[in-house]
Formats: sequence, structure tokens, C-alpha cells
Amino acid sequence: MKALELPPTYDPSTIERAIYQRWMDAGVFTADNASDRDPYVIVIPPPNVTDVLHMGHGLNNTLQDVLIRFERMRGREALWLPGTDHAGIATQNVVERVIAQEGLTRHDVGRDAFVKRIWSHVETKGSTILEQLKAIGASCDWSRTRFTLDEEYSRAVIKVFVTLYHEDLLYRGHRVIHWCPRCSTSLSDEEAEFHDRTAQLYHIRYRLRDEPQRHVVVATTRPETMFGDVCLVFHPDDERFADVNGRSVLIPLSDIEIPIGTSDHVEQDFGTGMLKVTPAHDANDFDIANESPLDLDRPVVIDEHAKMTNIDRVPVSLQGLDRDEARKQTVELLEKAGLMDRIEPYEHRVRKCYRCHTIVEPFLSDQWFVKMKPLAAPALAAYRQGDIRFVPERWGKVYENWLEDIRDWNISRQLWWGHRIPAWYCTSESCGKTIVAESAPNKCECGAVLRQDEDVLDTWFSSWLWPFATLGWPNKTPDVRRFYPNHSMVTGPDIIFFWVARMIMAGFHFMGEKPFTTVYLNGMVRDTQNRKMSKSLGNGIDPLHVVERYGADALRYTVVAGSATGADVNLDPDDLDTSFAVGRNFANKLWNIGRFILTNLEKPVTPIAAIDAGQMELADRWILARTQRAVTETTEALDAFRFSETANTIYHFLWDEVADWYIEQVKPRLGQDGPSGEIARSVLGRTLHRRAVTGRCRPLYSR
RNA sequence: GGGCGAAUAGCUCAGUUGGUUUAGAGCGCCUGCCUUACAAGCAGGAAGUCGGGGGUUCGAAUCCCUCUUCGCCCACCA
Repeated sequence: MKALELPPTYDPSTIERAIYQRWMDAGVFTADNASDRDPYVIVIPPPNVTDVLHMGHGLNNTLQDVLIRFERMRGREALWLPGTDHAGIATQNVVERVIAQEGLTRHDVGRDAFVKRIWSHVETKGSTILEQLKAIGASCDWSRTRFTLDEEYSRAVIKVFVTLYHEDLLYRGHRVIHWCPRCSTSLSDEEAEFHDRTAQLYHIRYRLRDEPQRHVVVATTRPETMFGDVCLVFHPDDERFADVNGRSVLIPLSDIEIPIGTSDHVEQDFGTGMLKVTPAHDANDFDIANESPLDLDRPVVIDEHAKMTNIDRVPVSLQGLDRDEARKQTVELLEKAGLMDRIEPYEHRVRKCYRCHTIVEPFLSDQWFVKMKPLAAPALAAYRQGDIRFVPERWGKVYENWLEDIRDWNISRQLWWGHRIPAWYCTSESCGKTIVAESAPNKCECGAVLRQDEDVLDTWFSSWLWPFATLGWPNKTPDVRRFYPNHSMVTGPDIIFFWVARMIMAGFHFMGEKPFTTVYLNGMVRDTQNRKMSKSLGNGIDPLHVVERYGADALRYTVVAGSATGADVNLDPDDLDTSFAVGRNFANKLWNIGRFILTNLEKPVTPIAAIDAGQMELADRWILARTQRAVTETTEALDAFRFSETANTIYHFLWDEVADWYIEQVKPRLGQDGPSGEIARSVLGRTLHRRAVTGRCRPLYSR
């Protein structure tokens, strides 16, 4: 390569791709499970298979790449394992939208055909994000790419389900869960996110049955659910209602008689102190009904489409109406009947589906749950003993608090895209046996036909196995032996509950060991108004566009330098030149330093080891000392996950000390033929050699 | 109702356990330079009561208290 023929201004588009190809051809990203080097492993937070690269991925993956390259340079057997997540709800939604354009629903298409349709979508459109990661320079071991629905991976998922079942840590339960009427599936507690909103608190009059001129007032935000009421309760200490205890009231508009009882779940200060209990439509009410000494029914008045059911408890005029319309009409009917005491504006929180933001409906149904308390115990202990560390530390508390108060995990989803639940039910009513097994039995012991559970597993029920299932578990593969546990987990704090905590629990339970040592939580990428970058706000920056304009290094340097440990990165989508100036300018500077050195290395160079310190000039010794200092500082900073400090150190060392000071200082000597020139050239070359970092002498840009 | 984070030059941000900083960088701005690696550059410069108030200390942007403004997370007050 003749440096003088290169353009003075760095043009990354012509260079980066070729260098990446050289790395690939040389196989430098491929980890060797038979080497005697100390392993260093990171598994990528698998992006959704249909995802398109955004700045969040850019930041997250750059940080991982920095760590993996640092350890690779240090001489460790570095494995960065890539892959994608099938992302049950998200992917199914994408393909449902596609077929909707053909006027079809998934039910029109049918289960098998629809799943095939998703597979073909995934095969053609999927995994582009992995190609995009290559464009930003990610040094993943692509030979080990995994997908959560791979055959081998799926076997691990099924095995885990069956194992937990036999350990009595997994069960089928009948209870009120969060239901998304749009996605028509149940959700875990974590998937139903709280959102503030202003609503109305309706105060409704329930007449006493034996004293119709008298009524008790109950406050609710969801009047349409009252047809599912089974009783009213007040706090046992509440004197105000002592005289109605044990008596009964009539549900307005339907005149169904329900009793009044007590429960210490009731907050005396809230509303009127009298609570309506609707066990099929509120998890808390379900518990109250279960704890009640009365034999209470659980009538379902809102169905899975969020429509009023046709049971005769529901007034005919309301049957089949959407929940919002039903609410409106219920309110009107109550007002007409003089049973609406008052309506107050009310600030409260509703839960929304994390995928489509539809308000979820509490729904009574059969779902599979994992008992979490026993799994949480070792995960909690490991954190408290300091075996697992969070950076920044404060996230450790978040993790700890969640685990301390963990609730059982609803893992069944009424979707078609995912791992089908390995449970079979005997169709004979007299038998009714449930069989949970890795492979399908032909028939029940009783001789009757078995029917497999229709549901699939929560996406997170597969990704919580990611640190070891990607290595080939449950087989005892060389990769499992060599690369588990992993070392660093780099991800966002928003999925501590969804993913990080669960991986730790799974790691201890199935591998008997923590999945990784350090969890690094990176910040969010935001715009200049501090808003999260998102498609809907239109304030996103396309990382590939940045790569095209300024190069991957400019992108990478900018995001790494731009955030302190775990802090958010702010960038201006309307001014990319300014946003990425630091990275672009620095990449250009590096290019020119390199160009300058290469020009001079065409002349003879004395090997650095052969130079006696006494022959060096003060400037030579100075820059070598500064080089050593930069190496030390960089190493210390990276060991402590202080990425921006690393970036800063390298920047000032190369720019201020090497370029502005040393190069300018030795320029007159560089062209000379004698020892002085040879030494200057050698020392200059040394400042950019990775040997400075690793003790092995190879050029910066190769293995 | 709990918990957490942020507030430092016009803009975007560093500042690791209180003291080598009389507060740093990039962009922008001002002055002079096309000095053959780089004008995406070089030499130099202006610019901040480190959100307000109080406290601890010989010493605080850094620790404590409090207030203000943004942002985030958790929670079975319907």
C-alpha cells in the first residue's frame, strides 16, 4: 500500500468494507474451543429477527465490540456469540399486518399455513439486522449464529419446560391474568406496562335488597364490569358499614342479589370504603373471592375480544358491545335510573400491552406458570455475595427489589409463532390426564386420543436460556464446557426483569452456575429534547446512514465517547454533521497519522528492541513514556467499563501527544538515513502498534 | 405511596474513591496561518457565581440536608 496514493481526507466507504472482509477471511472472529487461552465470552442480546438496526443497537453493540476486541487483543480466547430472537408477539404482529393487506386474518389462513408464512417472512426479510451489525464493524463469531427457534435451541426450551414441570416448579393455573384483546393473548406482569391517564371514578348506588329506599355507594372506574360482581366488601374495622354486614344488595340494572361481606384488602380511605368484587375481571377481586368463606361464582362478563358476553347477567342491550361502548351505555343507563351517585375525574394508571399499547383486560383463564421464588433464591444470593456485579451499581438494587418480591411467571401465550407447549390433555372426560413430555405420546394410558396444548411459550421463556442454550446445551458440547459461564452481559436497563434476572435464575438452576459475572447496563439514545429515539416520533437516526456518510468508526467513536458509564447519549437527528463531528474528525486524524507513518516506514527502521535508550532523544523517550501511560489508563478504564474515559484517553494521546507534539517534533529527523532517523521512525511506528497494548507485535488492524 | 437518575461554557457532554483543575473536551464563536499527514487541519483566544439555599471540612462540581425543574422505574386505592 503506497500511502501517498491515498486521498488526504479519509473516505471510510472505500476502506471499511475491505478491512472487514479481510478480518472475515482471516477468521479472526471465530473462537477456538480447543485453544489453551483464557476464554472471554459475551452473548449478544438477540435482536428481534425482524428488527432493523437503530441507534440503540448501535450503542449497545459497539460497547460489546469494544470489550471483545480489547480482550482479544489481550490474548484471550474471545467469543462474541450473535443471534436473533423469534420475538413471538412482535413477529406475529408483523406478519398479521402483511396478510391483513390481503384482507386476511390468521384464522382465515389457518395455524400451519400461517406459521409457514411467518417462517418464509423470517427467511426472506429476517436477520437483516445481523448484516447491518457487520456494517458497523461488529466482530461477532458468525459461525455460531443462533436463532431461538432453531431446532437444537427449541429442544433446550422444551427440555426446560418438562424439567421444571417434573420438579414441581411449573404448573397450570386458573386465574386472572393480563389479556391483550388486540394481540389476543395473555401477558406476563412485566409485559403489561403502567401508563398514567385521566379517567372517571363512577360512584354507583347499590340498593339494599331488604330496604330498597336505602343504598350503599361503590366507586369504580369500570362500571361495565358490575354485572360480574359477586359481592361487596368493606374493611372489617370500618364502623360505617357495620349495620349492612351480611345483608345483600342488588346489582343495578340487573337486580341480581349479592351479599355484603368484609375483607382486609379494602382501603377504608379510598372511594366510599365499599368495594365491588368482580372475581373474573380483577386479580385482586379474584383473591378476595377465593379467600371468602362464601361460595362465590366467577361470572365472565367481558370476553377475549373485550366485548360484553351474552350471559343473562348482562342486560340484553349491552351484550356484544365493545368494552368502551358498554361503559358509556352503562353510565347512561345508571344515570337514567338515578343510580349514579356522582362522577369524579380521576388520575390513575392503566396497564397496556407492551407491544401494541392496547389497554389490557384482566381475564380469567387457564395458563402455565413458573414458580419463581425457588428460582430467585440463588440469583438473589449471588448478587448479595457479590458474585454478580452490576455496572452502574444502582441497577443491582432494582434487580434485588424485583427478585425479593417476585411473582409467578405466566409463560403461555395464545399465539401461533413460538415454541408449542409440550403438554397433552386426554380427550376422555373420565380420564382427563395431562401429560408433559419432550415428545408426543400416541395415546393416553386410558386409550383415548391426546390433544396438544394450543398455546406457545412466552418469547422470554426461550431467551432466558440464551447464555447456554446457544452453546449447545443440554448436550455437553465443547462450547458449553469452554464458554460457560460467559463474562459480560451488555444490555439496556429496560430488560433487567424480562431478561437479565431470568437468565441469572436459569443459569443457576440448569447450569448450577451464574451465566455471567458483570451486567453492564448502557443508557438510551435520545434526541436533543431528551426524547427517546423512536419510529413514531420520527426523531430516529439511522446508523447505516451515519456509516455511509461518516463511517462506522465515526459512529462508534461518537457513541462511546458520548456517554459516561451507563448514561444516556444525546444526538441531534437534524444535525448529523455536528452530532458525529467528533468521531468523523478523529477517524480522519487517525487515517492521516497512519498515512504519515506508512510514508516514513518506507525507509529503514531499527527494531525497537535493538535500540539502546541512550541513543534516543528526549522526545523519543517522552512519547514512549506517554504511550505506556495511555496503555495503562486505557486498560484500567476498560477493566472498569469506563468506555468514554477510554475514548478520551486514546483521543488525546494520539491527537495532542503523538500528532501535534511528537510528529511535529521529529519531522526533521524522519527523512534522515542515519540512526537518528531510524530511531524516530521506529518510535513513531510503535505508538500505533498494537504491541503497545498486547506485547505482541502486529499492525493495529489485523489479528 | 415508595425508589432512582439528571441539572457544569451558546449547544452536546466529561470530571473514576473530596485536594496534582486557579473547572475540562468537542461543536460553535474570535485572531492568525492552504507550515507537502490531515483546512474534517495548525497556532492562539474569548466564554461557566459547576440549578437555588444551607451545612460538614484546612479544602467540595465531588459528601450531608433542603428546595426547584425535567426524566425514569416499582406498587393489588377499586
